[in-house]
Amino acid sequence: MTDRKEKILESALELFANQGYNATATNKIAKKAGVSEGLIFRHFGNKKGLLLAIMKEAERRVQEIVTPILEESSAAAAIRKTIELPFGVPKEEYDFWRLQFKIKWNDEYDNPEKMQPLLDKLVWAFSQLGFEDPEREARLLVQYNDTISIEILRGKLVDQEAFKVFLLEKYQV
Amino acid sequence: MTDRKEKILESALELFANQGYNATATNKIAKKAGVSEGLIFRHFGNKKGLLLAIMKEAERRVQEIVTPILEESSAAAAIRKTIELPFGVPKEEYDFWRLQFKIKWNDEYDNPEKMQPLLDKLVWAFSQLGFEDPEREARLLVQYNDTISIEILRGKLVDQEAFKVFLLEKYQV
DNA sequence: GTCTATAGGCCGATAGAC
DNA sequence: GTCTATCGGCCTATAGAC
Repeated sequence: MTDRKEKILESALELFANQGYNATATNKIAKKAGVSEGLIFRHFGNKKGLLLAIMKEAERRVQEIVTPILEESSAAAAIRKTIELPFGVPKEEYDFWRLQFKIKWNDEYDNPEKMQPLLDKLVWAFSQLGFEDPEREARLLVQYNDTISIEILRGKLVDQEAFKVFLLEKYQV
Repeated sequence: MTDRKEKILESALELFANQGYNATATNKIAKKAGVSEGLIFRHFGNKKGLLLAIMKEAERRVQEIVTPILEESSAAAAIRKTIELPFGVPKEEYDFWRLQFKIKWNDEYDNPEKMQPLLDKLVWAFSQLGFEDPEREARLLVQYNDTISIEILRGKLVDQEAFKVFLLEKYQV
């Protein structure tokens, strides 16, 4: 991966996240990256290819984040770590993750099976803890996580620490 | 409101909802509506004006839906009705509401203060029912409604009725 | 690998007739 | 109110030199 290619990815990410994919012209990306517009097409074939390269990276990061939960042997700890997930995102990555949600909401690229392992793990955890409807509890928690993530990524959740405690107590983990 | 003008609105709504605002060309709207492209600009000034006309209608419908909750004198009933909100959307209106969420995501147009009255009402309701942190409960529920709405509007929530019951029992309302 | 120059198409918007 | 015709601009993508 050359410096220029990486710079293009960075610039595209920031612009896509803040203005949307369609609304971002390739010449703006080139300008921000300090490269020629043609180079984008050399490296990524077309504009969509640029987006796909970013999505590939996202898939990697999701797996990286979820793995420790999947390997958790304690049910309560698995739930706790899941709840803590949205609160642990570094500020530098906000653009990156906000873009993921934007794309997820605008469909096409949404593949829910990516989340299936986590879902399965949570069903197991809630089942272990004696919840009445572990399958729906698991889905609810994942949905809660989406809800909270969006608020955080948009900078709308000012009392993050307190909210995290609130949720952990709600689930008593 | 002439027939043609209304037809334009309908067609634009359907295309915007399914393909996004930017991705929908005015000539496609015209073709679908069976009118000339120029007529769109006669009636709505520009493409944005067309979107705004649709948004105006949305604001009306939101108020229409929320009012009964605000007027509810029972705390439990207010929460119950709020939870039931996403489950009560008629199938014919899915396109319409999906567009609203798409726009809300894509920027600018999101004005949270529109939801403040509902939020206040829920804080009151959770407080009445003795919840420990009514303010955060209210925020979580309002935000969560967005998340569950999106799932429903995309046809991803297959067991709607069961999930609604699950939520109502969870909140004991 | 990178740049410059430019093609080619689509899109929003306008003008003017009916 | 509605249509046809058309323009100017922007945007993606390619060609070719270095």
